[in-house]
Amino acid sequence: MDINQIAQMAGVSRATVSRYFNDGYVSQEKRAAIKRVIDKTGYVPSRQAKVLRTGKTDIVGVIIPKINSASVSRMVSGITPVLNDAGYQVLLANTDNDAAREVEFMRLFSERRQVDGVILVATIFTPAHLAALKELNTPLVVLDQSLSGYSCVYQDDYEAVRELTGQVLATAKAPAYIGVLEEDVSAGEMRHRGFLDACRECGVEVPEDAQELAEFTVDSGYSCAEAIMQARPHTDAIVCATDSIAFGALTYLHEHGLRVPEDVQVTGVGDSELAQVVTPRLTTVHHHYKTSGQEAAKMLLGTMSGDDTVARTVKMAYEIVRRASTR
Amino acid sequence: MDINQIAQMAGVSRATVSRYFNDGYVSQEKRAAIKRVIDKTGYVPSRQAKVLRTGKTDIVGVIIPKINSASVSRMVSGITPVLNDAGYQVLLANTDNDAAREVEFMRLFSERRQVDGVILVATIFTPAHLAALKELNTPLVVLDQSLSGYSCVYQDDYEAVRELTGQVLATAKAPAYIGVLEEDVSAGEMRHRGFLDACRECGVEVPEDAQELAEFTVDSGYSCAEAIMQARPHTDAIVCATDSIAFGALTYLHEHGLRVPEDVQVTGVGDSELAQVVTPRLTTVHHHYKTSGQEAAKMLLGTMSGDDTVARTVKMAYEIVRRASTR
DNA sequence: TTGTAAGCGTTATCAA
DNA sequence: TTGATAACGCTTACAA
Repeated sequence: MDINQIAQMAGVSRATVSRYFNDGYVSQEKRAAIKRVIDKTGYVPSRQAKVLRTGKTDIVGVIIPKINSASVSRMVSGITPVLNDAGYQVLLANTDNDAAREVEFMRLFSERRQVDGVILVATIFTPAHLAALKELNTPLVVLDQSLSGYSCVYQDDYEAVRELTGQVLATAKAPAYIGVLEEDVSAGEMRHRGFLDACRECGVEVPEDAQELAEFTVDSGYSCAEAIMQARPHTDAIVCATDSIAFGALTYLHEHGLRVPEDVQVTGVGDSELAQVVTPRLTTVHHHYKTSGQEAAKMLLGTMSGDDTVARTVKMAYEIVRRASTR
Repeated sequence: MDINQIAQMAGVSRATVSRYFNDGYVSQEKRAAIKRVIDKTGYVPSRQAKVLRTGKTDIVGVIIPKINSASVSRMVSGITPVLNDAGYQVLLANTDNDAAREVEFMRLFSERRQVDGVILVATIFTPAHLAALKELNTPLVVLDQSLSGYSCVYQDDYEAVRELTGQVLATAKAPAYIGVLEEDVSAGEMRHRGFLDACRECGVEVPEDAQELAEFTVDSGYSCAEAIMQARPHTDAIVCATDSIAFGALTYLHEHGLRVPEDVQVTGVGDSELAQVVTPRLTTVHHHYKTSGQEAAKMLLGTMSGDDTVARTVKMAYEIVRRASTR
């Protein structure tokens, strides 16, 4: 069932049928005739052929570091409806935290105009990333990290952790920090700097080795908390770079008879659903992930339509959610 | 940069270049000449044109009910590598638990051969679903539900909850159950029946109204637990259809001074990451979600290659994970 | 082993 | 307002 058959059945040329679907530059009678045939046959134009001819895919590729992450899923749930409403399909490419695959996907998407635009939910930027980004011939928005020269939407991690730490230090004297790799500028470097600067401002001296390095997992948070409490048993607050890490810390403290928040205060970042479930409920930073996804999608829409050619940078606001794990 | 230019630069016909990429029916010299040109130009064949010509998209559509779900993400992480290794891209379509969108996506995918195959991570089957499935002219595997006449991979929910309940009843006399909608056969009906049959076998009488109906959320678990404990304060075990529900129940019990497992035992299903974090750690059913995803992907691969035309049904094994929330 | 030529199903240009 | 006609970039008989 192709456009030729429809044209023949409706007694018009295939160009007219094409117009029926696109410009709409068709007389009433022909329009009616064509409509009748389409209703009867259930004809739907071939997307592939259209893509080949027009060079537009109506697909946006979203590259995500992992699928099972509260923050990522919130961003995606912000992105999807905005793009769908604008007539785009969303192709999710999951890299499972593999930087090489991330680069691969960028190449794949751009090389042959697989997609009309890309949203990169970023973590780290290797030289390979930068190179791939430079060669990208497709509209792009970077989400969750800031990268100069590109349109970005990201969270104010520095300020958030700085403020949160400041609040904790009102009642704590010996804080420790569990962070993630500094290559991840947002979650690693910025949050850590927020912690350090807050300590400095409060006149709290932070030992050189005060940072433990964790993965983004609960288990990892557990072992880091263990390392901290064994090295410095008088620690009275643990600021964690993510909620997951904080959950691990909470578990360690609980199992070792340390009370939260009386003996040790604990904080996370992310305000995941779990944060309200653990005992005690976790004080954390609420990031507007979903909204940032919407924002990124809108920006991309602007770039794709060509209206909006100049790169911009959006830093999202945050909220501190005080719960029972701090005093 | 198209195949014609490459052909010209290499001094061969475009058919030979095409063969270079496909059959490989090319002499050594020409092959070398073509390779040289390709290396120099970085030429990559247009996927769109190839699709148009061959009718193969090399894309598999995976329809998922929600992105932020532990079980779904595990299934997807099983599916993706299997399909990628076989040369397929995975297009994730998120329906956000909207049955109508689920049907829409099935139509979209099948109508114009957008994809070579579909994996449907199913929850419920409405008449609209059944109709759309019937019209689907694309290889399909149903994941996480059983549906006769179609290839399926699903979890043994009945047996799992039956066995788990049996264990709980060794030390409990007044069990209650928090379930989800029975329209969801796997998570709703099967788990509930497992609970009821186990009670029957142990000679425990279950009041008619012993089931509370919850959403798949923590909050919902909280209110159902509340309803149960108010209606039947002597309840000494709450079997929950999902981990999330169990977390809510745990929170309610904790806040109301009831000890778990001494006063009330609690169980979930799913063995999500959270299950090891909450206090006390949750006894639950471990389903092999990731493996079931792999299995479904392999089945689809078989159907798509045409080898494997007869529908099959795979029921996965499970494990009961006993932790601190039961005795 | 290679080249020629005929499509795949559209849209865009142009003249009518 | 319409219809021929020429692309879009590739694969695949078929013939050489």
